[in-house]
Amino acid sequence: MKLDEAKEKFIQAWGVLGTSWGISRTMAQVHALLLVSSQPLSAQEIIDTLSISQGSANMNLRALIDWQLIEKIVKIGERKEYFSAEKDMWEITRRVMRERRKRELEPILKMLEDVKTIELSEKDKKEIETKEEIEQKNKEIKEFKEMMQQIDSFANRAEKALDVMIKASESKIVERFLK
Amino acid sequence: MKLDEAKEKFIQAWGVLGTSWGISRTMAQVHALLLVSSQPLSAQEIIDTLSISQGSANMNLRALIDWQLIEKIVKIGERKEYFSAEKDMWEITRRVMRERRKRELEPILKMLEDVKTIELSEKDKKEIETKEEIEQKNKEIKEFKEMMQQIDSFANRAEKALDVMIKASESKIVERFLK
DNA sequence: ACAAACTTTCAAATAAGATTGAAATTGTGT
DNA sequence: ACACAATTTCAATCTTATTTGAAAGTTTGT
Repeated sequence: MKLDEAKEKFIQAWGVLGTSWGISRTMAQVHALLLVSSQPLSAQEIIDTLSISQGSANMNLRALIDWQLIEKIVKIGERKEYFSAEKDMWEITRRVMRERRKRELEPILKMLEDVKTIELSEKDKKEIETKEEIEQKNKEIKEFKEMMQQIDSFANRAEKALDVMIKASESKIVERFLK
Repeated sequence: MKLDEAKEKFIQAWGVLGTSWGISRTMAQVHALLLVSSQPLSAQEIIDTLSISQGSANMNLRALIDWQLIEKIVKIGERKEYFSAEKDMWEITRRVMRERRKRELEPILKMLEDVKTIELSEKDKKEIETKEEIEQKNKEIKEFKEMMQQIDSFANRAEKALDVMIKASESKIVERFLK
């Protein structure tokens, strides 16, 4: 099998995998293409190779830059912009971890802020209830608060753990040890 | 704010978060509802509370069981099936990790199997090329192989690391230490 | 064996998300 | 200031994933 076929196979596969990683097929394909290109590519080259539109190329390239998975390269004396992917898997992983922490963990913490500040009390009850009903209600309130507390402390720990992992993996010593 | 409002807020938020975790909105909402229910719920109760169809309820409940995030409960003397969520965040995390490893990591390894078995050689060339071109081609082949190798060893390490984390978190000692 | 209660299936409808393509905008050299 | 190349935007369109709802299937008690 020739190099170009292998590259194409890789791009296809990376595109499929991307979808299960919450990344759109095209974004993953653009990333894959840049991962296996030995030199930076222009937007036009990407458009031609993957048969996508200018608009899509632009959008996906911007998103990849946002994730810090690729960067713009400007060649002196040239007007076109070129794009080049970070090729170190450790660096890629760190950047994906950072981005996902931002997108996935922070919203949880924010949501819990909201839910936790509300005052849960049985005082609002309008109806006369039996002792059993009131106790059941109190039990439910307690359980709900515990669940929220559990999620909150979990999310906080996860955030700290991620921090540690990211920082640790940045250390040359740890990296060498793992490699 | 009353308990039911708080629960609803949580369910809504969990649903939104689910989408960025590659879980459908409804599946996440069903999960959230069961997380904050102090007793198991029947399919009908879930359908009514979330205003979803029977079909959707059935499908999403099945998926959650598949992920081992909820389980069926049969009450003696009752025909209906009830559903109850695992409520320990550590257990939830382990199960999600297992499921995601299966879905996300294994396909990568499988794809690399394919790409790596192909023989990359410059022998197929039909055209006469300059020495420089041949050298460039060889360099590209080398780089491509290195990239594949990097991804492969990364994926393997990630799989092992996940294993270690899952196993470690199952240990009561580590769990207590982290808590 | 039947009816009632409940669950599952699946083709069609819907909703959510991604892509296109044409037009607008930006930047560069003359 | 103009022309040209490149980039960006965005409403319309297309794709894909999810949900629905009605019908079929299952299980249980009589």
